Amino acid sequence: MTIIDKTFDPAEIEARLYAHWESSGAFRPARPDAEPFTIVIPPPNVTGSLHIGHALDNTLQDVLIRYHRLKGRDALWVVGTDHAGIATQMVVERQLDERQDKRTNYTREDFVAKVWEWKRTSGGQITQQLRRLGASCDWAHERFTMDEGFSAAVTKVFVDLYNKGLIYRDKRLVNWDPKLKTAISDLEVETRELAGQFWHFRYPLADGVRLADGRDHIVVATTRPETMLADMAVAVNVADPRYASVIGKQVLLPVTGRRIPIIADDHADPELGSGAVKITPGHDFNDFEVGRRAGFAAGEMLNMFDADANVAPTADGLVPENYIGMERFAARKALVAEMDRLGLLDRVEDRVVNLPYGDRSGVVIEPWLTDQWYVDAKTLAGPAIDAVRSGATKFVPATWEKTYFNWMENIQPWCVSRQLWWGHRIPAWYGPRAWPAATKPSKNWPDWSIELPADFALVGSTIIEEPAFVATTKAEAIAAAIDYYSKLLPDYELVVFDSRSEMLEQTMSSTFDAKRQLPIWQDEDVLDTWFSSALWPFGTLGWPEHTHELARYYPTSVLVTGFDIIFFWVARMMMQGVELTGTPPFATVYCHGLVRDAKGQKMSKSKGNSVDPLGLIDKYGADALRFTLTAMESQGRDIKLDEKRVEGYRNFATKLWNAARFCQSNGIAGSTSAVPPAATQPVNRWIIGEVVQTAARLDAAMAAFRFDDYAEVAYQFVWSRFCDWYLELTKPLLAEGADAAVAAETRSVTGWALDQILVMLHPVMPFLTEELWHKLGTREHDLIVATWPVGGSVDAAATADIDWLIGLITEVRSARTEVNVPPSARLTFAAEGASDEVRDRLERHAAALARLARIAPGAAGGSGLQLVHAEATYTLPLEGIIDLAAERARLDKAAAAAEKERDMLAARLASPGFTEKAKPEAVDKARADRDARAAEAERLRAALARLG
RNA sequence: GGGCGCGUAGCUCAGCGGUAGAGCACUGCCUUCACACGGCAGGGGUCACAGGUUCAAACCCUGUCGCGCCCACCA
Repeated sequence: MTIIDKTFDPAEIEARLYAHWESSGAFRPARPDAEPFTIVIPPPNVTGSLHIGHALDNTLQDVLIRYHRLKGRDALWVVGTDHAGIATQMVVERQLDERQDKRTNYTREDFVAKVWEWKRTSGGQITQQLRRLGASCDWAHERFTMDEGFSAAVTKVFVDLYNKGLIYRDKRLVNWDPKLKTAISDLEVETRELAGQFWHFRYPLADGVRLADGRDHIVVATTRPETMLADMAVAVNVADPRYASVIGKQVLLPVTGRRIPIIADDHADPELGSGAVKITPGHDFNDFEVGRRAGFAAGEMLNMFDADANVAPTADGLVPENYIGMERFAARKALVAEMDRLGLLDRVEDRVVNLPYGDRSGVVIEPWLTDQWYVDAKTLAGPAIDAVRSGATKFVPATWEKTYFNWMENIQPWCVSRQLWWGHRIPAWYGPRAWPAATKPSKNWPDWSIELPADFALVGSTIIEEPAFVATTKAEAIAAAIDYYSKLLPDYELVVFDSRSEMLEQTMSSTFDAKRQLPIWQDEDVLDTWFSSALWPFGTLGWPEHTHELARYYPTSVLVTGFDIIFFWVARMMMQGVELTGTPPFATVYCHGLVRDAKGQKMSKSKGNSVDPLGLIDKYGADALRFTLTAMESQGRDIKLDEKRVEGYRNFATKLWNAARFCQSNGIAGSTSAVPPAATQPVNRWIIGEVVQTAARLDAAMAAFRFDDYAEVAYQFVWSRFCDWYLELTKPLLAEGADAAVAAETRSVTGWALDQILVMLHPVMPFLTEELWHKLGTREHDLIVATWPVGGSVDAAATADIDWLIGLITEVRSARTEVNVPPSARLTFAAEGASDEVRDRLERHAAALARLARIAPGAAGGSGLQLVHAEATYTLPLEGIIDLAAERARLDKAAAAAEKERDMLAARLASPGFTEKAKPEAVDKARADRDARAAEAERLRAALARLG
């Protein structure tokens, strides 16, 4: 117990207390017998730094964790960071770029080592910043999505899902990011609306065929002229009379000269454009489907781009030399120009087009035909939908359930492979394809392949697909490969390479004898970061091992996250959690909104309107920032953050600090018991009841995840009840010469109430409250690990007593101000029509009335201020001081207000339906209110009459 | 094209069936012995608009207008 400084210095307190909490193990007190309460943090990117959205997300989590810890629960907040595949690789590549160096100058192994080195020296700064916010995470068991155990879990999941048929390899169109040179998932593509053009081309009909109207060409329109180099058909609707006669005929594709069929497909809408549409199965998602229906296998579809989206030769070899290597938008211009020159550009139309952009790279995404790994999300979604539908997992606010259902019910296969180096490498190894000697492979047969003996019977004439060996370890994969190939080719010896390129390189040199050795090589791709994040709630607790932690803390209690990653992350955790553990990972998913700037704009670095939470902490203290975010978090709404609010809650912190300082200077110390002290004084009995009610409101707010209510209730209690009334009302009881027993009781009740405030406020303002906790007493333990001790009960008589007193004081103050009585003037009063109870109260609260209303009992008579309160009329003689006109106006205004209310209530009571149909309580209340207003009006009119 | 949400005091937002609330801002007064990052007292709202349900509507229903977000293959 030490003296509370005159000024409150958050910075010093925060650093000291956080270090103390962390080193003392307070973030995870041992409570083996308590009920667990678990939250897993949405793991921030290891490259990340704390932005205001993190501050909100983690403040809310910390409020929940600290609240439940105070409630005695075994609270665990699991923490860690995400390896963030693309983001992290980009950071390190950018560093290389600054030195005119690049990733491909290194081997994969060396580059990955560089990333680990970056992580060791520069990564995870956000974990320090979370500490500054006050986050009470279990740092002692911090995890990383690429740490050994977690990586093992990721690999196991991949293998298990593969073995169940829930992961498969497929050749189809993916969203290809030509800048990052990797596939990305649907979710990582954002559609932007831009002004663009719509080019109408004439495709000449082949073989002298004509349309019904005699034209010798079909007009097709496109927003992507360059893809015509890979066109494979023109589609028309079977019901379209203009084109019925040419279905099955061919057009001569301009520029490349390829002959392509005119096919019938419902995709072609007679109402749109010319009704005919060019089909480029290798470069358009719709066309891919049309192509499939038309009988093109994925392997046959023409591809005219390389990985950089520059024009590449197509398999038919028909792309003119001058286009090869041309950048895609340059190729567009060149093709339009060439079509124009050929007289085949029908017209150009301006129109708004929707373009897909990579959310990280910011470049236009290219649909591109590649082999990728897919998760069968559709199958996984079913049970994950059921988990929410059954109520096993609840979304708060519930409106997000609709969003969740809508997405899950229309979920598409999830592409999980990424062409990156940093991440969890896909545990698949491939071996060469093989074909029987009788079958000649096509000239484009791209891969390593082996000719089987002519008499090889097992495979008949079928070409064997490139086999994949999916296994948790390389040794297992090798074993599987040996097993597979030894049946086909008993004389061969297996050689393992880390990558296909390494294998091919070796093949070029003479060291590798392809005749007698069989290579297998590991898949070079890594998994989508979200694939591993999806395992976070159980992977961090030791899964797949059956650990004590997993049994005790899983499923977790609450997930707190932004609605913007419901699809990316929440849905995928639900799917993986249910599939792999049989249990949905959360009881509740709390979704908060986005933090916007004071004008409601989304914050972003590029706009320069982002608020730095660390700057706010420096300026106002972490507690003030936390309180602001908590108070502004109302369900289903984004937060417009205004620094003025932070300032306001800093003032609140100062207010509490000063209140505690005042208490200390009056000999008030922390209580030694959780139970409220015995109290005889109404004001003390009253504040005990107020604490009890406040605690109940806070519990209700927390149970309903109403963070704003929690903050609001605590704020109002501390400032408007405790400081403004209780401390003021008890000052006379503590003054020199006051009754010693009463003073002692008041000190002990005040100390108890202040303790309750510290406890109630601690989840939101941990630093300030912990500091005061120790300043006010010698404690057995820190506040952070205290247990919420609300005892006591509400005393109705004391409540009525103090409510009456507060009402009277307010009434007097108001009247005094209105008639311009100087604040310093001490007045006497005489009560008329007061009950015995009121006379008793006036006597008992004389000191408070003298201090707060500046009135004392005196003789009646003379003109003066008159006021009506609780059925009594008070006369305060003001001979010579009173402004009679002002007093008259005041009384008249008050009387008129009372009469208006009285009449309104009377009218309602007189209306036919009300007394019969309304709830009896409502009727009774209306009657009582009407009578009270009527009596008040009468007294005020009487007072007015007396004034003359 | 679907879906969701929002329009309440100058600003930011609670309230979601019984006579409009908070914080900030604003006005007046106060060097009252915790706090001017304070105290006391105030002013300020036909709850977007129009219908409907109800004894009673900011609150429920329908529509209109305005704003925002998400999803979707019109070439």
